[in-house]
Amino acid sequence: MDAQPARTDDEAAFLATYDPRAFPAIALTVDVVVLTMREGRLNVLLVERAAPPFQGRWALPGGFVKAGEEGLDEAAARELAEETGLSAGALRRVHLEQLGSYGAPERDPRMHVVSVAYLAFAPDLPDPRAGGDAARAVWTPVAGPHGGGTGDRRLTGRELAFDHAAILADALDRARAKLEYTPLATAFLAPEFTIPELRTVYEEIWGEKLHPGNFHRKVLSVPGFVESTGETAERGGSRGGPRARVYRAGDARLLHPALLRPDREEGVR
Amino acid sequence: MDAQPARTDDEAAFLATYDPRAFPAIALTVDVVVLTMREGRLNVLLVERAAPPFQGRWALPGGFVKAGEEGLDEAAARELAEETGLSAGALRRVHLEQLGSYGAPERDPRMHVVSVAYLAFAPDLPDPRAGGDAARAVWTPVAGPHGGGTGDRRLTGRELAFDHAAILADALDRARAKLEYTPLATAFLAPEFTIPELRTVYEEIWGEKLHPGNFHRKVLSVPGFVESTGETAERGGSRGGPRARVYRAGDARLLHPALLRPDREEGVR
DNA sequence: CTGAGAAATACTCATCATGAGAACAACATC
DNA sequence: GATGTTGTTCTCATGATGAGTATTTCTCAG
Repeated sequence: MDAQPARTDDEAAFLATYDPRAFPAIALTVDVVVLTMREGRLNVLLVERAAPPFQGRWALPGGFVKAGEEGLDEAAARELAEETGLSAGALRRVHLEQLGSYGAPERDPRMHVVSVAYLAFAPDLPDPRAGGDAARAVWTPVAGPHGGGTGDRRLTGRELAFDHAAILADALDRARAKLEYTPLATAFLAPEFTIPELRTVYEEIWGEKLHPGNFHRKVLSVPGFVESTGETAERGGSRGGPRARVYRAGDARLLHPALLRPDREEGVR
Repeated sequence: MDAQPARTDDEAAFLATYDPRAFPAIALTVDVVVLTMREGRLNVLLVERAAPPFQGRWALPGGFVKAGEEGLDEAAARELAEETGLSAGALRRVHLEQLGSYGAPERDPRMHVVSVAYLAFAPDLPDPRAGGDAARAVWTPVAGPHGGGTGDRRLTGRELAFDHAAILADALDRARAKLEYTPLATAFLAPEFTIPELRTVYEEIWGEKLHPGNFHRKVLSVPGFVESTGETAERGGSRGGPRARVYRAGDARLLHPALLRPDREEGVR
């Protein structure tokens, strides 16, 4: 929604003499927290930095926004495509949203760099490819909210560059909240899935077991969450049990009523 | 991630020879959507631009981030203090949170300017003062979600500069959602308030009347939302009725269970 | 091939939260 | 004082939730 004004003569003259270099120098980057499920575990995409600062340290994939050429969403989508090697078609199945911006002056030792962080939910993706300034790129399992100890390696077991540990922690908080009132858990699955598969997504991201019967009832009772394909899974559960029915994502954008996390007396503090 | 090709393996030497001017030029601003309640109506702070572009047009208060000197939160707090004339003490009673970043390349005709938008909830504030690049600064009533027609003047009756109409719309969406699961409605009131006063905040921001009895029961039943002062209001309601009891904000950060908006079948679309 | 265990789905039941409405007393205004 | 409005408390019907059980169908070990 950019309202573009009718340019007055004054304004045209102003623009002609305008010197962008007169503005303070702040660099702008986009970093992406790409989450996917691999073998039933939540994974995040990390790259090993090939250049200083933090050379050799792991970091979130990202890069500079191309000035004057692209918006923030486009820059994030470009970074995502570059690191994952996904085609434009495959990207359409990925959920991408802005997480927030991080701009402490000292977060980058070189200069003042502000990073706009994005969060992506993707179905099981192929192995990533290192590109440009990344020596390697890997999927790394992420500990649940109750896992690990404390400190910088708490979530991934690796010490991350810049303030990327804080960004990742914020991303996981956002992801856990999003599962409550949106149907985005389906973004981690193939187009057709079973309710037990959907439940494992919730259990993995929330870090706790859910009641299978109540979860089943809830998913089917929320309008637009899933719709039946009429099919049945090829096999039963890995350790027995009947074949589950197959569903695909419905047309709901919000879950109503929401699917709230159990317990959680975190209201007060 | 924030990488520049390595010129040397020695990080210290690298930093010493680093040239910030080699980076693409993107300017970074902070804009603040300051919401307050005045005479029972939701108001937003707007400034009239004293300089091009959009000279004479109304806009959200904001300005450039001081490179290397301040983080984003500090810049937003500084802009808020400058435009409202609030002291550091009064600022402590204001809720300030990051809303999101807006970076379409053409949103500013001068050059690529990315704006980090913030959202502030404040109790009834004094008249603003114009400062710096603002010719005037005024509190402007905002139409509720069902009010007004369509188009750029829908929310405030004024056509806003840049993409500020979109930012304001996002801010109001965020505010409406925040009232559901946080106790932040109290940020619009004095330290001591009555439950009917709190209800008017919800009604004004959500744009619909609430059931007084049910609202009262709900507010008192959510742990940590409000705590009683034992006092009673000086006067009854403006058109009659008994004197209400006085409460202050409790220690909850989140409402559990949430105080959900009525109806709202907006899940599907 | 068979038995044991596990899992998908469908119930039941007690509890809690919600929406709607009524009751009643205290207050402002005329 | 009369009238109408409002704060607060109740009641009642309905819907959502958590916990547990039942039934059936499957995998896997032996």
